[in-house]
Amino acid sequence: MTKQPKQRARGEERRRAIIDAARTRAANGGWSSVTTRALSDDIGFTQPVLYSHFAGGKADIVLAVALEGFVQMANEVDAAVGALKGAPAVRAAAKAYLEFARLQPAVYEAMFSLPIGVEFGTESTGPEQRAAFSALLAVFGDGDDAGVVTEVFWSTLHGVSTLDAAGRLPYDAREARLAMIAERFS
Amino acid sequence: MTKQPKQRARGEERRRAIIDAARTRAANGGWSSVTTRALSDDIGFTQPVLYSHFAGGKADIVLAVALEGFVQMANEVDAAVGALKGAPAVRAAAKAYLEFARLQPAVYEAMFSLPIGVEFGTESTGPEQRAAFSALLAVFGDGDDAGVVTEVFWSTLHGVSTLDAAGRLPYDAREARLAMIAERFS
DNA sequence: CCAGTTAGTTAGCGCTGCTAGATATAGCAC
DNA sequence: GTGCTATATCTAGCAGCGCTAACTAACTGG
Repeated sequence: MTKQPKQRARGEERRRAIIDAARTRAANGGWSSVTTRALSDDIGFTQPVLYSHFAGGKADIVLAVALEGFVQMANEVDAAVGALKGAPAVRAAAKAYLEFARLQPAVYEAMFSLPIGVEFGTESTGPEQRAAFSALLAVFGDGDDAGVVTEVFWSTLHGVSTLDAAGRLPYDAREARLAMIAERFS
Repeated sequence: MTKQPKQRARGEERRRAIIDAARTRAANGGWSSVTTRALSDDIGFTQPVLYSHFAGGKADIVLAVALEGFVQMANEVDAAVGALKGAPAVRAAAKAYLEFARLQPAVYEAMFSLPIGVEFGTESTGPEQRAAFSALLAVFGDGDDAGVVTEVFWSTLHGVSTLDAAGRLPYDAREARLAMIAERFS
């Protein structure tokens, strides 16, 4: 009754292909170009195959891209901070965060803007988001208000990222903004 | 050839009705429930009528809601700040901004999340957004880096608003966050 | 009263996400 | 090998979306 290893492997391989196709498509043509028909064309099968790998349909696929994004972002922030403390740590975390958002706008959009049904800090929060939050939390140590600082810090980074991606922060003052963020949150 | 006053008045009245219907619908059922069919039902006409008032179609209607939102937000921030200076002004502006976003999430979403094709700070920026930006800029006076401070301040408020609206800022620490924002940006 | 403009409608196109039902294929018991 | 069963995949189609061409009714200026 249980699936054979070969079938399982093929299944995971296909899952991989679908997620990659979605991310690539979104990166090139925006999420509006990620349709179930286009996606199934990309992987060389027909639409219903998507639903056998992602029961929740398209939303499920977007969610998968988002969750992988959280993991990657957590890793990159962690790597950037390393053993740094204080102001340098804040600056490194901010830089890593903003660069991730800037270099992978489609993935970032999936993580925060698209209607994937995940919440933060609640009980239902998955390990992926928790990891990302923890990566930032670590920067502010274990003070009483570390949680609140992290939230506002996160919010600032998120705000800069979205406004920047929308072309709403005009002149090229990225360095100045980064410096200011590091200063205000240290 | 020019339209009669009576026709013009009816036209503007209808425009009003469409915008109001869109905002009300979005507030109650989310922007996904704002379809051209539902909208035309609301105003008691058929779909094509929408296009005679908004040539750009649905996107144009959403844009109209967004622009009115910018004006309203600018007014509320202005009113809240009044003649205040320094830290109290920062706090008042932040409070007004966050409350606007919290009380009118659908309008706020139209202003920032939905794909309306408006940019900031560029030449093409409309007077509505300029007004909103100016309302915040006024808080930080005319220092050299007032522009950058305003951008980061704006980003923080925007980040808090979106993360809060998405249920991503868990425990009820709104007051603590507000206090922290006022402190860091004064 | 008629001609011309305009407001409004009906009907339909191409697209979307999604799915029921038919079909082909693969794996296993004998 | 043969026949059965379970699974994988496809065909075809539904309902809803934004939008528009083409027709009709009504109103208005001369």
